[in-house]
Amino acid sequence: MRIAFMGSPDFAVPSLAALIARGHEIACVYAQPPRPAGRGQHLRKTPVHAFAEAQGIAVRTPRSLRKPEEQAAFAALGLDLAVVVAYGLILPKAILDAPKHGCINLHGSLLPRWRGAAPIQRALMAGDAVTGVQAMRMEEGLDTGPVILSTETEIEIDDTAQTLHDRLAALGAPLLADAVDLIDQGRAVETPQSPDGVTYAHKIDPAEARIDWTRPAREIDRQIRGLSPYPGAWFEMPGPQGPVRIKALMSRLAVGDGAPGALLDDHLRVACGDGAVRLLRVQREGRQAMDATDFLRGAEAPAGMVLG
RNA sequence: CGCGGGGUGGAGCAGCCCGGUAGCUCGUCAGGCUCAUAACCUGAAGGUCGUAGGUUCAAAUCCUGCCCCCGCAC
Repeated sequence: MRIAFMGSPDFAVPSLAALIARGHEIACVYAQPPRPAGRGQHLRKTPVHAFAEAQGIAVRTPRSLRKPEEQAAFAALGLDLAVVVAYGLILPKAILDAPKHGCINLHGSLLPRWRGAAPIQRALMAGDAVTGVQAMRMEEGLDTGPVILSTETEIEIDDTAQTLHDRLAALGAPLLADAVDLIDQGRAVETPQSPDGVTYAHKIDPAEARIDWTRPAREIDRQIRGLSPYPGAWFEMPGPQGPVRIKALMSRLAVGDGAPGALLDDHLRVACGDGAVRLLRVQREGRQAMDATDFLRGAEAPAGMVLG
């Protein structure tokens, strides 16, 4: 089929690669425009943009798809289908209706749970036992369309947003390609979402990343893993030159009670409002991320110290 | 030119302001000890202190350029 692929971050790259591997004609790739990002504010292309260029595919990076010119240019591609994976722009009706078979999307949750921007992190932070990835038809509403294909995966106690992200991206790519093939063959079955159990995965606010040690250990453990590695749940540790900001990148539940934030032993077991967590991987500002055992060789973190 | 931190034996750090024999906690190797431990004792190997210059009697330390890593903001 003649397809336009619309996506931006890492999550979308395996999907684009899968469609190419299946022999579909990628007429054009749409990605978010390069923006000043990171240290130095250099202009940076999105991963999908860079990957598509490396494959020799034409890339378009409009700021918006609301303009009639953009919509006309899109329609002029003469598409059979548009495939959207974490693109980051709202698709107006004129875009949704332009391809012969419309637009489909890959979404990183089991809809209607976690519609919206950050389904992977939200599922992890909420303590969901199972999540998944689904190929669905796009409508004007936010992630409201009927589901074509779905696959599930259990959330393990050592999953982080990173591991879950990578797993769902890998599971999603062939799933999405299968959905495209079904549409091509006219055999796609579209199942409307249940009206019950709708939740929204709001974008992660940096303010959510600060650890509040008075919260229950279960919630803190999920917060740490759900925000790892980005933006990273963080706390402050007393240091010789004042408080040092430290990210917690991996943790597990531990036993013990004490004043919230207090270290219960010399190996980063921290008392929470209810129970305790052990920090297994951390990153001091300005330093590389490292396992707790490495961190403890160079840092003062004795039992009794209280984290902020 | 967005703000800031860092690059020191295999790992994680201190030393740098106030130049003067390379330090700490581990790991490794050899040996000893122990019912046992993220245990203990003895000894050993291992570093052009990111890199290129400069200042100096003397540079990990002061000055300049470059490379790499990271936190914040975006």
